[in-house]
Amino acid sequence: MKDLPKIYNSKSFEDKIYLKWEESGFFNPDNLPERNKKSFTISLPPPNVTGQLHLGHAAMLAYQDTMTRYHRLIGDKTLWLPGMDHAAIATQSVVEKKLNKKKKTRHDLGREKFLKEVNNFAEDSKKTIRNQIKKMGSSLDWSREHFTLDEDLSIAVKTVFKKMYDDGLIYKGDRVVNWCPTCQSTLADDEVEYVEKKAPFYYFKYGPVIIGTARPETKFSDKVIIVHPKDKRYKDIIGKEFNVEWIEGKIKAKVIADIIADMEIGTGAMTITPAHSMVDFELAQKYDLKVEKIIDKDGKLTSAAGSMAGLDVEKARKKVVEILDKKGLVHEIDNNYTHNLSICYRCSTPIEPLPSKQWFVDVNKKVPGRNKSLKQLASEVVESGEIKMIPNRFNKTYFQWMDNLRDWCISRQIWYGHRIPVWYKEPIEITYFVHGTTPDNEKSIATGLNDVSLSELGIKQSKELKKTLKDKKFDVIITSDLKRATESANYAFGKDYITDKRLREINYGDMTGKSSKEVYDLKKETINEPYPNGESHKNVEKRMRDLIDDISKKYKGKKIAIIAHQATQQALDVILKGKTWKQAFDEDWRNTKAWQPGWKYKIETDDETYVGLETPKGKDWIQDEDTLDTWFSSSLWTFSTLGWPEKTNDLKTFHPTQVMETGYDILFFWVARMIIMSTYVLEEIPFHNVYLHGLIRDKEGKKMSKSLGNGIDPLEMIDKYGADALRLSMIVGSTPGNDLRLYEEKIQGYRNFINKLWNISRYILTTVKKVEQIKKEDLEPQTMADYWILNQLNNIIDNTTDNLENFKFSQAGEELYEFTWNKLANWYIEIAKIEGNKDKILLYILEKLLILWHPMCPFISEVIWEQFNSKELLIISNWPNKLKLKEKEVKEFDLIQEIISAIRNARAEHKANTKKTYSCSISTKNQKLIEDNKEIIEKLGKVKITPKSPGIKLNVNNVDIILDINESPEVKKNKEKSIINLERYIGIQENKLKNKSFSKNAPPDVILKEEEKLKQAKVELEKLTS
RNA sequence: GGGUGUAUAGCUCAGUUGGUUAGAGCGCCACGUUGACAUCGUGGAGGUCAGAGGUUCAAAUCCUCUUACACCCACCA
Repeated sequence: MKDLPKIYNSKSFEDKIYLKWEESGFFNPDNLPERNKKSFTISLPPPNVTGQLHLGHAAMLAYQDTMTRYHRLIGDKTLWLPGMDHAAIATQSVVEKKLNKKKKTRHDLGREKFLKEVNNFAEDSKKTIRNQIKKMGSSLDWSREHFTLDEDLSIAVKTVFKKMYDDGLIYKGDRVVNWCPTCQSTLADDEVEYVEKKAPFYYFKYGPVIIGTARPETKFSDKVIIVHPKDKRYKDIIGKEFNVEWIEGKIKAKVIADIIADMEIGTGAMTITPAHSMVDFELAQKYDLKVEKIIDKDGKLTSAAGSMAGLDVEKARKKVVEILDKKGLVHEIDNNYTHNLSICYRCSTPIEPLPSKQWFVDVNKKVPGRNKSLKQLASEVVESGEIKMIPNRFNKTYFQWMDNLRDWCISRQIWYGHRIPVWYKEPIEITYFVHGTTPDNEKSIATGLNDVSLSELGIKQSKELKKTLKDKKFDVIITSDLKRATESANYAFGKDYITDKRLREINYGDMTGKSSKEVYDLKKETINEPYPNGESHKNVEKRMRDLIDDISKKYKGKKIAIIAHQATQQALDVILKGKTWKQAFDEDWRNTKAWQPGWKYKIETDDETYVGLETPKGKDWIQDEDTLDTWFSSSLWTFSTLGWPEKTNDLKTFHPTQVMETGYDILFFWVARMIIMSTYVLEEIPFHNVYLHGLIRDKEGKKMSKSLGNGIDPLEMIDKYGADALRLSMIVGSTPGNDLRLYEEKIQGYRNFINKLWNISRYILTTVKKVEQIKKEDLEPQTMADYWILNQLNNIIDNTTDNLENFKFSQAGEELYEFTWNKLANWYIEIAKIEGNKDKILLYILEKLLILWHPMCPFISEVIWEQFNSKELLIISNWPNKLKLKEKEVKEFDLIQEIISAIRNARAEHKANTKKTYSCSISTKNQKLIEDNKEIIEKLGKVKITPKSPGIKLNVNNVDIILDINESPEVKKNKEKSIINLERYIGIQENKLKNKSFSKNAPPDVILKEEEKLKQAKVELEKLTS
């Protein structure tokens, strides 16, 4: 006799049991007893290290653990591999938010310190999550745990990047990104929020058409009109060029026909602004148009905006409209237009779409040697059925997405993540000095090519320059070959300089020697046209470009000093800083009265890049500042965690994995990318099956979230009801791909079941003479009920196996639940109390039942299992097999149950006294059957069987029952109702069977079945009416 | 605009390839229960399977359309 508490207290067992499992080492497949050669692997979708476990995680853990435990029980070499994801953007922004509270930004800390901070946070978060995962009972092999930012995964990431780069599948290109001028950072699409805002919508006259826009300030360099090729209104102007009066005077505009133009919207004609709209950018690439930035990173207008350069967006908009209005080009202003404004999720600043350099994975280019693109490779494996999606309908979604897939932008302007393994030669730094003062300068005469020496003042200035430059070192010093430059260089830097003719001052031609004022007045006119018999500023720009080209080839990563003249310095402003000549004149250093600021210029040397695993040798290399998209590293998850690129045993044994179980919401983000990467890198699929679960919602069907306050905390639920109950509440009643509503009462319900299971076990274990494991040879079933229940056990073994093999977890749970509570507890145990002497069968069933339940309810099953004092743990016991039984006895017992139910039913309906035992007669062809089960019927039906009894007549399956109770008037009504129903049904059946096309077309077994149904109904009707 | 799903009892959901007089759990109602379990037992009521058409001998199930809701993608000059 055992002594067990009445109520199962999950809290007092779960942690201990988990520890026992962990200590056994059986979560690690290397320690499992060898039974099958077959392996079974699931890679845990790594939770983000941003914080806490939520119900979605809990559900995913429940499904995966169910599969894992089942496969361990059937003897597979089973691995469930845990890990976590660094979730770059999400994690970084959590830490940044914390910093913001202290009024700091990441830039205040610097890259290194900030990363330290993030890493600390991630480590803490990992610990929390790990514990939470364990609370769910997850049988994960912790010895193989990985983090997407681990050193070995980093090697995998870099190796793949290099492979793709070498295969020409990764390239650097321009793309319009979401830029927040306040945060000074790009935003991912999901970081952009939308607000509806009323803003004026303008219609302008633009040459032959009228265009609409909400953003006039971006329209400076629009030179292309797009209309729909089928638009009759514009048929005549397609392909033509027009001189259009526009913001800064006349420009030439070309008309192009493209179906992208929507005839319905506005006037059906539009101009395009390549640099500030994603769509326009693509159009620009299609038609090879110039991409000119109008707005800079600070949200101000660039030099391309001419006179409005430097203004911020809002002001510029007003001004542009003003100008156009003055020119009579405003057609209409719609002040009631609601604009869908995109803003930054952090600071709510309107987002500026800006072009910038990003890294891309080319999904359409053929992979060398395979003659197929990444896209094609990834589509094929699903098309062929090599990868199976559950539910199947996601195939469609997958193909649709794949077909429309564009190149994958993999670079992110954040710090936390895998740094892009690309190195550039350091940029060339130019510090520019103008030569010291000459006598000409003092007289304010234009010197030009006249080769004059420095004045006293000039010499002094140069010597002073030397002092201020004491600490600075330059690799190369280049000067103009005119004396005033070389002399300055000599004083300031010594003799080690190179001269270059291209650095000479502009040739003023006939204006040489004239007063500076006269020359100044001519300046703007000499941008494109030369001074009389002299040179144009464009020409200076040309020779300077030439020089810069040479420098950038020769002096990569060097620091260079240039000593030359005024016009050449302005040319550098134009070439390297993107100024217009006009701006360069306006911002002349002479106007500021500053002497020798030492202008700084940078020449980027992108063309020389190195891609590899480590920093290349040599001093001048610097690594790309950007990091990789999180999904780049997680797309390698199934194999990078198994040791790839090494050809490890693990990789051979456990890859491809069997199942990828995850939410349908990340089918694209993650699942699709894993397929792309695995088929490309390993030339094999990452997994055979994709099981997609739905989202967990609250009772009203709303998404659970902290802000709504409708979230259920899984830990709290485990604390209150136990992990097993929580698991069941998410397994039963959920189907793949469909959302699941969860609420506390539901979990409570399954807690009740767990307690029921506990009490079934308690009853069996405390009433049997000896608790032991029973071999099937020793079973000795005797009565009909014994055969029946063992047969039911056979069925449930079959069905559970089938259900789990086919991912029908809900079904498995439901059927087992029914077997346990109804068949076993409510019928068989009650019968066992009557018939007695069933120790062996009860113990046998209990043992098998625990194994069957174990995948879904690991804790309680293991706790009860301990009572058997078995040498081995339940987690590695053997999945049960069916028994061989005599079929004959089994079916007849159903009839006994029906008789009992009919009696119970009649008692309840007629409101008979439940305490009283009534007399009852039962007559059937097989009277022996009744005799054999007399006691069961009497006790469970609370009747006394006599040969002849008065009372009401009942009938089940040709068995006549007369029960000695008084008929209640309500039942008469029910009876009438039943008669009407039956008559109607009989009518339907008869018509069906008479119908010739039915007998012609329906399969014979169906016809037989229908005939049988009709017969039954007729018999029943007869009993009711007699 | 393109796509995908969902709609079945008061609630939450099952319902394989068409062959049901349409199921479960919870809730509700009635009756009961001093020993495995009140976290229990027995029984019951409750449904035009969203609507309309069609295919078929036969439709909750297949097709078309409509309605409502949810989600994904694209776009918003």
